[in-house]
Amino acid sequence: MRRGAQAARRIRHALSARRFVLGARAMTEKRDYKDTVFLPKTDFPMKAGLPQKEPGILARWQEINLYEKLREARSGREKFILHDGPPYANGDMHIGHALNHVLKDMVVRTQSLLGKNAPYVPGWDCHGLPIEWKVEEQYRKKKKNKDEVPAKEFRAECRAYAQHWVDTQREQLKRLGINGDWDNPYLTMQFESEATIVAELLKFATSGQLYRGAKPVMWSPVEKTALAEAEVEYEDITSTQIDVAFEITESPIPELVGAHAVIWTTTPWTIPVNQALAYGPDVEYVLATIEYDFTSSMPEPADAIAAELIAQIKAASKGSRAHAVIAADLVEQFRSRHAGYVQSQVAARKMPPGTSFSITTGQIFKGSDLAGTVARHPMHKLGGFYAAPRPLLPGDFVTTDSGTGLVHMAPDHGEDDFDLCKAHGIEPKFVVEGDGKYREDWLWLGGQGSVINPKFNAPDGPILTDLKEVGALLSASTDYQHSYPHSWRSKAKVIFRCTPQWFVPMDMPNAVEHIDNRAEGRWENEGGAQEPKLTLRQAAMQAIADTRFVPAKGRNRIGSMVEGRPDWVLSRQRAWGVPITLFVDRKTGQYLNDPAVNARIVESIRTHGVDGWDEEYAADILGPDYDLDDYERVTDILDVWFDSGSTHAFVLESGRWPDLQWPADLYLEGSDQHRGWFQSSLLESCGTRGRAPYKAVLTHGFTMDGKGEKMSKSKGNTISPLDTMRDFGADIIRLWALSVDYTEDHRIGPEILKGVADNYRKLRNTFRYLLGALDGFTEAERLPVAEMPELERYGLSLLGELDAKLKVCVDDFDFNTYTRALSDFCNEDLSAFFFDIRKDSLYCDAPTDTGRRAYRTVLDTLFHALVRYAAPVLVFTAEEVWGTRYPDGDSVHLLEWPEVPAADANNDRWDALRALRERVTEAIEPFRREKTIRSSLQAEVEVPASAVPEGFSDEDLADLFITATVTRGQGDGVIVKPTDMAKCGRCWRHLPEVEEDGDVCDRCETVVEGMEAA
RNA sequence: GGGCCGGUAGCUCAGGUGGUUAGAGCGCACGCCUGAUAAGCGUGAGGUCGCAAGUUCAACUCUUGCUCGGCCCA
Repeated sequence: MRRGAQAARRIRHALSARRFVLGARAMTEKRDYKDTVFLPKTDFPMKAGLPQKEPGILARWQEINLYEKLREARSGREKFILHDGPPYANGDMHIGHALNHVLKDMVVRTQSLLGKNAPYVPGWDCHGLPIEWKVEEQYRKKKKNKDEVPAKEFRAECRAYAQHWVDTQREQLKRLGINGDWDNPYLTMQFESEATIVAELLKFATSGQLYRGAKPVMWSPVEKTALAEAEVEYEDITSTQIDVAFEITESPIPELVGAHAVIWTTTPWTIPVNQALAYGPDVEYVLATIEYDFTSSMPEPADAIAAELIAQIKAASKGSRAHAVIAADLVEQFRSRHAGYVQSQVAARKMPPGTSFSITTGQIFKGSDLAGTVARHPMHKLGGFYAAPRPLLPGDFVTTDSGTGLVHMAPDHGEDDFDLCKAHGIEPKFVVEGDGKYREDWLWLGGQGSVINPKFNAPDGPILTDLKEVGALLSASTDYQHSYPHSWRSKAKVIFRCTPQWFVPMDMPNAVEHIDNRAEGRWENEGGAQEPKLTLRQAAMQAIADTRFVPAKGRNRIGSMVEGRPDWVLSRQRAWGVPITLFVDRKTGQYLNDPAVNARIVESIRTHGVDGWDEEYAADILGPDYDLDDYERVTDILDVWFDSGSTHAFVLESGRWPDLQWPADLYLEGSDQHRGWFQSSLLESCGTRGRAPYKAVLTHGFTMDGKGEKMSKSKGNTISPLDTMRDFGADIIRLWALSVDYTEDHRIGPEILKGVADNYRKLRNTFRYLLGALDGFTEAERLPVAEMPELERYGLSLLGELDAKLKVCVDDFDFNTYTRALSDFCNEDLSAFFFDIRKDSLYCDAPTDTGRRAYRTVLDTLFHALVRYAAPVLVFTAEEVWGTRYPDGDSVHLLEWPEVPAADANNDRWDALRALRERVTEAIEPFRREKTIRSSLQAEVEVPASAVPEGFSDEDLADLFITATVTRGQGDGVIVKPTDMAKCGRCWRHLPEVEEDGDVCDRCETVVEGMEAA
């Protein structure tokens, strides 16, 4: 494969006159041939200076309107729709946003590179509590009271606040190089969006998939409002703890009748709302006997009369025993609490001095044996609510960590309580009002409270006084320390309190028919076999089965969540959000379901935004057929998850972005969205359309610090993408995001970024070399593949392999393999092998030499392929590379996936050759160590003939190994010796025809002559 | 506390259904080159495969427990 002139070169020329002159000159001053060597030439700088350069490139994209240009270029093509999940419009972009958007951008750009029309419409989530908070915070600074601000005005300020962060984040994401429809994003607070969200809600209403129920929520009696989990902080407090006896009236275990179930609680105020007791089915319980002795400290009788008296007292106290049911493991704890209580009663002179008691344990039984047991409330004598039986119910949440192993249930005031009671048909009673007082009409303690007042719950407070009086109080002490939720704002204690809420039922068989995600049109094909209507849960589970999950474990995750989730609570008692636009009939409690009214509702929202549901419009919306006085206008707003769950409707389906279509090909978010957006979108869409709004779901893990730990401001281990862009450039963050395994949690830190930067430099230098080596390349120089030396064809074949690999990576969204394959190719196949070997040809062969032309043709092919492969990753650098070669050309990002010419090469043969090459470099190494050989060009090498793949000549091998000569021997080893041949002054090869005084070889002589003639 | 996920060289990652001395690239060290030069080439040193038991002739690969970390929930 070496040039045909090879052999001829080995024949020494007779000295030409010219050669004589050269030689003579060399005798005195060696000629420097550097200016006759074709070194790479380019303006493309080695140092990137990305932070300075990127903004300019960004400005150019804006100027040429790259996004629109790309839409035009791909119009009519097959579509790929990535639907953007809306980040919350609050705060600066953080590293999680950066990763997420880089992944999205990579997907969109690679799909576009494949020729598809892949639009990207970014969006923001704009309603909700955190924004309300911030606006309230601003109020507080200005000493303004939120309650005095008209709702409309308050919402306007929330809107302005959200818009500010939308604008901020938009600029930050643009800076990251994310290509999208930035001038026309979707916002959940756009009137169009709000109208569609309401329309979607009304679809649920129309199909009957809404009901009003109750649920315990965190409630602040001080602020008289429900709180979200995030508005609550936990603080250590000391509470009253009490043990209360509930007398058992019925039980399958006869011994238990008449005994007392003992419960323990730290919220005495919930006892008046008690409706049941809970036991742990697997907990071991014991029937204990508590026996009192009031006489132990009685004085010795002084006379017969005293003796008689004492005998009477003893007789009277004989029956002072009680039977109690307690978890076996907790008897001792109970004993000590009770002892403390008895002591305090004695001290208070409520019990005789010296009163003592003993507890003996009797029959042991399992919790599950308690099924069917019924107790009664200590205040049962009050009748009414208190006369009803209190069943013992099995609760998995019951533990023996503390208390008595029996838990009193107030469904109004605890989630476990609520769920367990609901499962047994026991409904909350709404006894505690918003201000923390019991209802006026309540039988026991009506109108009293507030329930969070420690005095109210104290041993001498009204509740415990009454319990004591009926003999139900077994202990009370004000010494229980625990952490308890407080309002973040008022710092006051909060309570769990049931309030009416709107729900979407998961298990009502009323959802629309399920549509298979994978095979649209299946219905027609299967001959009209109508499947039964499914529940929302069933439809969602089927949709999950129909969806592609990347990575596959996502299916499990969301599946188990949907399988077990409770009904969807839609309502929030808040101001900044989309209203639940229902009119409820005051008589029947049913919400109005009139298409004409619904249409007017949607229209009002479209015109006025969320203000369109305000009271002032109600009568007009309701219209002449109804009397507003007959209806309650619901004032709750929607869970923001319903907003984002509806984005598919107002973004993909609305027609506002003609390039989009429903359903999306892909949703791509962090793994926390299994509970969030993936699920809300799934439920919303299954409830209204019978299938998921996506065909595939891709999830990524979270970004940790360099040690694998969560980032937090307090730990000071956060990495800001804004800082990183400023210091390193957006391309570095992008390369980082696409180098890590996003399917798991992954890391970022100074060391990792340094590694990424190293990797970047290698890619950049590869492009720099290509640009330099291709200096002056024209179409005329191009050589057909068939005429190329085998090494060039092998190079193309390697490129073909890379190409195929990258395509698989794109299909699999496997970007870490993508960037690695790209880097490895540049390092191993190009820099250390192909480029190194062909350095001689590029530098020293004549420009017209076919071998050099072949090489440069391949370099050109490599350039066009690599710049495209790199473009979705290093969006700025690829543009810089492209612009350097084609200053007047269009953007690199308009290009499509490269055509890689088919090149046949027997790669097994080449693998063997490269293995032998490694053995050769290894064998030369000792000589380099002892400085006998410096450059490998000084080595004469003998290799085992058997190790040489067929078809390579000795000259080929010398070229490939970059040595002076290669010969074959019969031995097993590689033998190296320094060459005696002189070094060509131009190409530095050691060749037999070169004179000792350092003149040039025949090839170089011809080339130089050619140059000087020109 | 519960559900799910993960822990392979300094870094980023490979290691079908268990089978010889656990791999790659980068980084690092050393050397070469000084005509890709804050670049290029070569060689080399780095790992108790989170820990501990167990199953097996054999475990990074299977089981259990623990530990560390993460997400979601309580």
